[in-house]
Amino acid sequence: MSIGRPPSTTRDEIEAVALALFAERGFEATTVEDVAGAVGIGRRTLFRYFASKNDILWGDFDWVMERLREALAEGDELPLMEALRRGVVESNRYPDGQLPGLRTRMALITGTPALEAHSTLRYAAWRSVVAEWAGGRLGLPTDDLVPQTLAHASLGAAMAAFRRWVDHPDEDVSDLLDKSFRRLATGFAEP
Amino acid sequence: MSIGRPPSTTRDEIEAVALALFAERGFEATTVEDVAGAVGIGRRTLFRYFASKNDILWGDFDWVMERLREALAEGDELPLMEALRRGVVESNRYPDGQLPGLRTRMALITGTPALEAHSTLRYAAWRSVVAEWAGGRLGLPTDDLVPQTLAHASLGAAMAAFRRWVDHPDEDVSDLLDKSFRRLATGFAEP
DNA sequence: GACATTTTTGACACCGAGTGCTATAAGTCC
DNA sequence: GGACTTATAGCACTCGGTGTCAAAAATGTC
Repeated sequence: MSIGRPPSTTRDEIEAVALALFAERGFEATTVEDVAGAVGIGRRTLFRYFASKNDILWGDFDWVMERLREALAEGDELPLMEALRRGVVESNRYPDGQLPGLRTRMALITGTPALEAHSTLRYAAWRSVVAEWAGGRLGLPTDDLVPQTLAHASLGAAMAAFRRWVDHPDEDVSDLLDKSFRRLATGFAEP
Repeated sequence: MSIGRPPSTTRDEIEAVALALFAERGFEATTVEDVAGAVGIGRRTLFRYFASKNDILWGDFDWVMERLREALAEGDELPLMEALRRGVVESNRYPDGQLPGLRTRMALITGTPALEAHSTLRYAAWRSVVAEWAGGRLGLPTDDLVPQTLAHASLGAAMAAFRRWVDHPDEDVSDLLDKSFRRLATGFAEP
């Protein structure tokens, strides 16, 4: 196949092993060396697959954003806030099989201060997808206050929904997201 | 006065020295030892005044929240979103003399990934003030989706305004906050 | 099969943030 | 002066993260 020494593992494998350890012992109580040892690689090698311990939990976030971008583009004919709501809801639909893993991940993120803090950096990219889309639709520059506020507020709405979902497993993510964005669209008046 | 060895410095002094160093050399390039040395105390001692390097920049945040709580309570007779907007705007009014310092601080926070991430943790408390107030007004539990979404979205609106202010020094903070929250109240329709 | 080339690996040394522990400094009170 | 109280600073340690470099493991060529 390709030239050179073949990689001895994959991002996915490390992620899976790490997720299991984190869920079992806790994020802080698990050292990077523990994870590397469990995967069977050196600590230094793990840091070539992931930029930081925090980043291990954020698998393929680029893909999520690409999905969001496409989902937003589909609502071209709809009013702004309706397109936004549908875009966010649709881009966050997952097959039932993936939900438990997603929940574990989100529970770790929302329950670990270091991860919660780190998530801000990842979400910055998400916000800029929304801001660019909104700017385009409104004929405003991306850095204008309106698209920026909308992007920040949207992220807030999505986070509130996800957090609620983590704490209330019986409720439905898509439904929570939908409700959250409906409120946003009415300016928090009764719907 | 009080019994025991007197403290050799104060939080305010450390904060002032640190802010100057951070602004001059950058946050990452300044070590805790640099700050401690400049203040004339040991590294270990600095960590008794502040829980972490990140926390040095967040002086008296409890006071900000208390102010927000009071400002929100004052809008009892107003409609929800108007009370919210006024509360946030009023609790963020500063005398002109304090604005440059505030801007330096906000510029460091929004421009340094580690600080930006850390701010999330501080803002969680701010959000819960809003969520509790909103829950009370709406007759809903604090952890209900509506107050939570409102709190997250409010924080988003405030952050968008502050960030805009940092990048555009000529604009007025109060005015930006006001505009931001007006958009939120109309569900992002034309005002 | 020996050899050059390419890529990944992992060991080592190092830095900075943060913590537990402890002896000591610097006050007050009697 | 001595008992007591509180703050300080030094030390050793853990952990996350990085730079460097020799060795490992594959491919292709003669």
